[in-house]
Amino acid sequence: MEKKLRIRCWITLDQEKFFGPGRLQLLTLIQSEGSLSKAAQQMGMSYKKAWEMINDLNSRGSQPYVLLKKGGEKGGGAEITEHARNLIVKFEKLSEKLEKITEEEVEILDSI
Amino acid sequence: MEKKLRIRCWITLDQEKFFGPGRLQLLTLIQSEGSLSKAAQQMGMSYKKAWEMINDLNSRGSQPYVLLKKGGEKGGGAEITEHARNLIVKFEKLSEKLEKITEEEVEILDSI
DNA sequence: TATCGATATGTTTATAAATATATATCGATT
DNA sequence: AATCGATATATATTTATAAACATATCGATA
Repeated sequence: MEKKLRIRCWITLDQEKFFGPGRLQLLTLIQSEGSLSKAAQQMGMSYKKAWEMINDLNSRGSQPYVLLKKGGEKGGGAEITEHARNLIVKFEKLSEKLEKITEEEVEILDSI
Repeated sequence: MEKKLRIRCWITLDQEKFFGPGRLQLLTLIQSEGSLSKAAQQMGMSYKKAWEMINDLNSRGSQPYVLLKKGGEKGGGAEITEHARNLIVKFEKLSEKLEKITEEEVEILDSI
């Protein structure tokens, strides 16, 4: 039987989830792939779902996170903005901090 | 527009959620009410759902968390065990620690 | 032994979330 | 203007989750 302590963080806008580990990974994959569809399939997620995530980020956020291009020589493409890169760094730092705490606090599992 | 950073913790057993804020609150209410049905209605949750939570805790955990009595002078009742009280204390401490971090890290919201 | 309030559990209905299917759009390149 | 790969979006279908409803069980007490 595998016991685990899990600590997660995310950001809400008006009570609704806006940014968390899933979107972080999606942004990172868009950065390395240069394509939303490729990023989606790497995550085993439908293109539609990925597109809706990005659309939500871009439309509810104060600034765009991803620039989507349709048509052109390769049919289209996607790239993340400086604003997105900044958030990625901050969010990863926080995640690491929480990962440390998770390790420090494992003893709570003895109470299960 | 209300931005919020949220940090939450829970415990999984074999990848499945086993204990978190909801069950913590349920145990606490059982403690103060002495009744599962009253605890459930205080949380605005169906008795059935609450019973299933407690049944899950008792059957998947190493020791019982709640003792349920049926029949008797008041028709029945519920009380939590020492094991449960111990977990409540530990989990609340951890939650408070995470609450502090949430406050310390609010600046990440500026990156949204 | 009939009552009462609380536990115990099955069945059904409604709602929401995830997934799948289909099609339209775009624009540099050929 | 035809092609291609990727974005854009609607609609349908399935699956999962939750809520509602119904009923059975228990045992001290009267």
